[in-house]
Amino acid sequence: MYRSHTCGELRLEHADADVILAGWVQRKRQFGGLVFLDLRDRYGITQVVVDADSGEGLQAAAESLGREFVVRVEGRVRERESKNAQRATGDVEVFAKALTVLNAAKTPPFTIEAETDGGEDIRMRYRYLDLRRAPLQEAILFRSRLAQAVRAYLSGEGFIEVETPVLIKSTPEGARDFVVPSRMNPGEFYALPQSPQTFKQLLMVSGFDKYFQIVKCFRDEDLRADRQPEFTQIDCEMAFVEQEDILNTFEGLTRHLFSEVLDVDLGEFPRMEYAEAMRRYGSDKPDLRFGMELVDLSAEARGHGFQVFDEAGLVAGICVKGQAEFSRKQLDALTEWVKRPQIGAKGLVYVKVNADGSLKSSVDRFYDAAALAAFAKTAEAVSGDLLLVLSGEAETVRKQLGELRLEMSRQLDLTEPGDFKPLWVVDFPLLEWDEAGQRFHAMHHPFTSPKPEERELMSSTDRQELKGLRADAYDLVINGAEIGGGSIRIHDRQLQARNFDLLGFTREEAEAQFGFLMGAFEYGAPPHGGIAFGFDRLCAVMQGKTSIRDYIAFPKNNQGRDTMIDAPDSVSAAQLEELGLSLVGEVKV
RNA sequence: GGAUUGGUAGUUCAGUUGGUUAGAAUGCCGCCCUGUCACGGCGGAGGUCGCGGGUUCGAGUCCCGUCCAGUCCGCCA
Repeated sequence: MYRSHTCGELRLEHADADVILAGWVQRKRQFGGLVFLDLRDRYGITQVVVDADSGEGLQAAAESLGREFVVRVEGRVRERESKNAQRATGDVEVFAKALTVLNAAKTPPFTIEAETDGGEDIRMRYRYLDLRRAPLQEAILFRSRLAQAVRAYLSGEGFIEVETPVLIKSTPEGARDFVVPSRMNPGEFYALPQSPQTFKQLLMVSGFDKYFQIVKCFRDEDLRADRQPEFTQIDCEMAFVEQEDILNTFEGLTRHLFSEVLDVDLGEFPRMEYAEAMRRYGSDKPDLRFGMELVDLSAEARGHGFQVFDEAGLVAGICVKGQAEFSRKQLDALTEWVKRPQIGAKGLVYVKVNADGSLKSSVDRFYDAAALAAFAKTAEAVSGDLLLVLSGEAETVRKQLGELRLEMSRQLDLTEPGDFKPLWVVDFPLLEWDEAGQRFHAMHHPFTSPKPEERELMSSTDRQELKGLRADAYDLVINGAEIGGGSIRIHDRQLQARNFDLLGFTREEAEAQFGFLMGAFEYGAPPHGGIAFGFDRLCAVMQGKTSIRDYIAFPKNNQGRDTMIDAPDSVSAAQLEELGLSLVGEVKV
């Protein structure tokens, strides 16, 4: 027997019990012949004591142990002379009578502790060691608990978990596909799914009216802290539902997860139309944990001889509460920040409402006190507030202000840990005009249904009218992060064909790529819709983190590389030959 | 595809205007220590300053190129 108890289990009540523990040597403290070992496993840390009474051989053995050795200790639990209140097992220790080294260990390249001394790079290369650290263990455990809670809730609601294929076919729409060459079909490729979208719709046609799956999805696009090439979705679909049914069902799921796993009551989720979110927050995923809404100042700004504002499509600002004391240096830094190419503003205008009520701005040359007071009034700025103003093309200005708003909240630390503000964003546009490509793209995906009352507009040929088409599409946003998104789908073949038509597919292309789906729609497709949650992101947001990497046991880096196993890697000439592939250009095998 | 920050001891970092033998902390090794729990004390080893080229009497430091990593924009139906 390797162990009778875990390293997190023993308490005072176990005193005088004979136990066997197994784990890793976290640390060794030595005082002449007296040796303390901190023995660690995923349940905790227990102190083991070896002294002269343990036996001569045992003392030498204990002294020879290094960090991360795997050992088995037989001994007797006893109350400590000096207790450690920091540790759950801190009232007791195990007095060793036998000690076996199950495996020696090289000194790890970084310390295996909550606050490690290791940098990102080296921890990724030794991910299996990093995963021994308590914060990572807790993250992985949290993910497991959350997954169990999802399964329990959805199963309880009558959802059926169905697996869909990973080897499917490539489509040019949306994200780039990862492709997999087929040996048995030379010259042909599978694609890995960006989502099980078409399969879950086919399951609706098959009559599995409540489906879910916790499933890996793949997108060959550039990465971010919150984006991995392979990631996990809670993928869901329901038949015989309207948007309202979906929102209610999955608001229920989300509230259950927060209360079950975090003991947090989210309350009823507010809803906001896409257009309103863009207007008030400059974002389709507004963070509602703080105010600072966008204010249209165009009327107040125009007609004072300031050409920049006079010629702008929109002059708008945000009111930063209590920050009129912002120094020139800070404002210059902010100006530089908005002028970076990532934001792309031409400049930043400020208006300070000083404590004594006087007004000071960077455009005093053009605006007298009364004009500035009009700015302040519209923005509801009072004494001590700082107004930050941008101008330019309306949509661009809103997005820039949206970014500035988030930056100010970061700088001023306006969010509280443990505060969660969920929001349904609804009524997304159906189509998005691509100026460069001179064509429409699906805002959500090409199976999304227009709102029932706007279905007639689908036959329009007027670009502006088509741009105004709204969809039964919705996103769940929590704290400014997109947690989930979905839509009511088109279940009518004619409407689906028209949608493909609007998206610039020829009939042949649509048939070749999605013929199986449109064919299925001719055999009795029920009205249906669904949603997919980003599971990794949900984990991170629930724990107040921005990076999803801690919640993935073996994540990839920014370049899509796994530095631990060194993937991707080249394959042999023989493998290429077998697949009927040859490499071109400077790529070497 | 682009912007930006970084790469110096096992690890995390400092290194001034270009100037003697490149430092600190931690980890590691050795010795001492019987109640520690970030133990303590004494001693020691440990460096291709990412790589290549250039400027210079002299480069960790300046210039060019390149590789790697982080963050962001584009991209992500």
